[in-house]
Amino acid sequence: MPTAHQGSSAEVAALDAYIKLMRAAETVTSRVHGPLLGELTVTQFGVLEVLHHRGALSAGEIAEKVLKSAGNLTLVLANLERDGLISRERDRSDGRRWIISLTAAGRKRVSALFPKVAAAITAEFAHLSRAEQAMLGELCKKLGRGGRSTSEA
Amino acid sequence: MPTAHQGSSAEVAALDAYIKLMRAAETVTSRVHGPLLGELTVTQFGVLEVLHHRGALSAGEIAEKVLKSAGNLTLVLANLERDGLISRERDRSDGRRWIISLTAAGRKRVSALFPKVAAAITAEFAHLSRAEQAMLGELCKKLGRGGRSTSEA
DNA sequence: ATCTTTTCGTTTCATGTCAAAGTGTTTTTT
DNA sequence: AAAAAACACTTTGACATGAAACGAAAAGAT
Repeated sequence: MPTAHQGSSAEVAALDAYIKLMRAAETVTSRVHGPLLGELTVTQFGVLEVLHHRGALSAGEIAEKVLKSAGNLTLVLANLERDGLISRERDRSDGRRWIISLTAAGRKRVSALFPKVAAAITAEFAHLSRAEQAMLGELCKKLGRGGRSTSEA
Repeated sequence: MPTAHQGSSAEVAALDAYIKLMRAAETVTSRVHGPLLGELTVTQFGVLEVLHHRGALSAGEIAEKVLKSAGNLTLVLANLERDGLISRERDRSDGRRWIISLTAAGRKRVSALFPKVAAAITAEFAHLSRAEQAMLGELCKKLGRGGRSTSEA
């Protein structure tokens, strides 16, 4: 029998919460993936969604919003452009920047898909009461803001 | 101004909880990644960890535990084998199966790394009280088990 | 003005990821 | 036992992912 690391009780509690958090995130993600199948990847949808929600952004701003590396975004944007869903334009005031915006096709695609994805997420979270959802959100937020300054609300 | 999808309040609540869950999971994952950097990928560590914890398993069993596809596992196991951390052996009672076990080097590696990863996770979850960690775990568990039978404890 | 540093994005490299099709093995049918 | 179905894993193809090195543009230093 393999001997496990002898953890403190604080460690055991944290690891237990950790794996449950990870599994929940992965399970929900995989279910949400359903409506997108054959249409877009999850990341592609995320990029279109953020553009739809906030309007044109630079590549770096998008990377920050969707929590992906810059190098990664380059490829995702290239694929979206190839498929005619976004367009790029050099920022005239800063020649290093690309301004990314949705094309008409991109807007149409994200508009059609968003309700389906939202419905899938809502169905997933229907296992929790409204109060539980709020509590979960609160705990996740508190968890995530480690190392941040207190300037955020 | 882009017009957002007009969601019901249940939808808004669910989406809000959803993005907080995802961001928390991603943030924690990226911080946990630190101790592994240059040593192993997160998935590789996950595979070694499950083998360390439960002993030798078939490829399919590992895939199930770490929530990855079979095709994916093939590659991850190949890389781990190349690095001398695991060994494969045909199951004599079922010629389709591979039995995967840790090598001495694999055991050593995971033993050295596990405490560091556990400490990183513990530090991350220290932002929450013990009761909050338990609550978060409970909510995640409840969220994840949608569509499951009630046979599980 | 020139040099240096910083910043934005791209490229490269190694790995991970899934879906779908394929290969060989075992089990089930008939 | 031969055929069919189910199963465990592999292969392939397209895409995602991060780190690190790189190129170009902007900002700062002198």
